[in-house]
Amino acid sequence: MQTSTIRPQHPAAAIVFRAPSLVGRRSGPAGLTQHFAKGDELFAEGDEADYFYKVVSGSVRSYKLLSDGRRQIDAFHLPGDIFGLEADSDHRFTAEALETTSVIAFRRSRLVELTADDPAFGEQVMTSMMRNLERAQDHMLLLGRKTAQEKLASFLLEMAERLSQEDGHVVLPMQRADIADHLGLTIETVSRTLTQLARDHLIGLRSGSRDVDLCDIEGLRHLQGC
Amino acid sequence: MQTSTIRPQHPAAAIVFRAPSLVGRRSGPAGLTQHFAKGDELFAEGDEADYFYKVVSGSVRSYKLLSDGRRQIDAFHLPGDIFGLEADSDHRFTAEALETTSVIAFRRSRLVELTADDPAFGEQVMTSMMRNLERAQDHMLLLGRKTAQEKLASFLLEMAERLSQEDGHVVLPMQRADIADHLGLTIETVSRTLTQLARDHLIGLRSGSRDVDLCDIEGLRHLQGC
DNA sequence: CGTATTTTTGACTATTTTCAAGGGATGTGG
DNA sequence: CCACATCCCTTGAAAATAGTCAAAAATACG
Repeated sequence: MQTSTIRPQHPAAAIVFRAPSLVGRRSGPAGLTQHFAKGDELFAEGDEADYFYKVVSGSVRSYKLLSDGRRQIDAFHLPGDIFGLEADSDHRFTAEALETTSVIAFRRSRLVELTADDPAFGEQVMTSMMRNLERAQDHMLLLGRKTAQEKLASFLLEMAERLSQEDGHVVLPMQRADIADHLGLTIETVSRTLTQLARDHLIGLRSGSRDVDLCDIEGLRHLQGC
Repeated sequence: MQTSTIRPQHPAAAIVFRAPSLVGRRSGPAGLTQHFAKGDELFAEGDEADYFYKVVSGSVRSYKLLSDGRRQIDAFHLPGDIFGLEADSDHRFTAEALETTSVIAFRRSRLVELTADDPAFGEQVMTSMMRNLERAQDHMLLLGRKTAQEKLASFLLEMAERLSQEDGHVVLPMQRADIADHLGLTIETVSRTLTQLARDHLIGLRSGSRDVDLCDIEGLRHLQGC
């Protein structure tokens, strides 16, 4: 199996997708690998949701827009994450590559066969869906109740953990505007708050401003609010 | 089947839970009906997630707290909704009854058998999970990018639709503090904004302040922002 | 009917946004 | 390899939306 199970076994992980009539039929490769350049759109809000995706390398932002252009990035998808599987026929958000990115695209209509062939795949999809919901719940707490400082502290700690680079160091794959639209802030507030965190020696900002040293992880945890 | 299917058939709705060894074993009633009084706790954040629930009548708020007591209500669960099914062993939020409420409690460990007995139940669970994720995504857009006025307009329209009372009229099951903690506002802002919407003849506030007439639904839709 | 809770309203404050401008990095083509 | 252009990030000052504190009004409840 190419992805590690994130958490210990659990009854819900036994969830699989059953093919009413095609159980056990094997049919070629599981999915199609696709490559995207920085800024490329994987799909747009309202597009037919024929495919869902798993990130192999790189990163993806998924967002919704208000009619006047305000944007909310509901998630960044990193290697191993599965996204774009919808309850209805259309995608409910737009997905774009943040950098050079490879994904595996799975045809939604073949989800049933794929899982019949490989039950572990069904578990992976279900676990990822639950993980997406958990992240959404945590993020609602952040958006609704945290201050700018708490938002940035939470965000940096989450990114450091999910990107699991050398301890205490993150290279963010997204720009300030993306961070702002994810945290419900403006780019100015993001910039000011990061500068302040650096002044307080909680983080160190390196050249290019995408490199962040988490100098004082305990301090950041304390700032998170929870 | 006691709940109607919310949307038309779709491949993902074929998702079921497979019992590795117990397929087809029948074992008594599907779940246990429980009754709660206003304010009662169904479970708390951190409790063992032994059960998940389906609302029969009444309504439930589910929320998370920050260490200093700030609260974010991530969802209100209304009749037909399924909630409390977790990826991990613990509940990640607290659930309390908003009013006199009946639910069916399902033992999580029996999810697999239940679904084997009744595939439609598995579909229902999966559909409800996806619906919960969709609502969470819409709510992140609201929390991160909408103004107080837009938040209230969205909230009233959503409640009117989900409670599907007489057209253009809602009796809200929650108090101002709950609305505030759901929309990322304070009770004062909720109150002021509702008063303003009433002044603008978009809504009418009746006695008790839980009764709301949606006088100008088109106007409210326009105010939503999306 | 009286008490407790909830909601509304007012005045003031503050965090964040908006508007504006400057600085820095990156990339392309000459 | 440099110059120019573009994009991104930072900083400052003013404005605004929403929050805080306080108190009164309305409602619910025993």
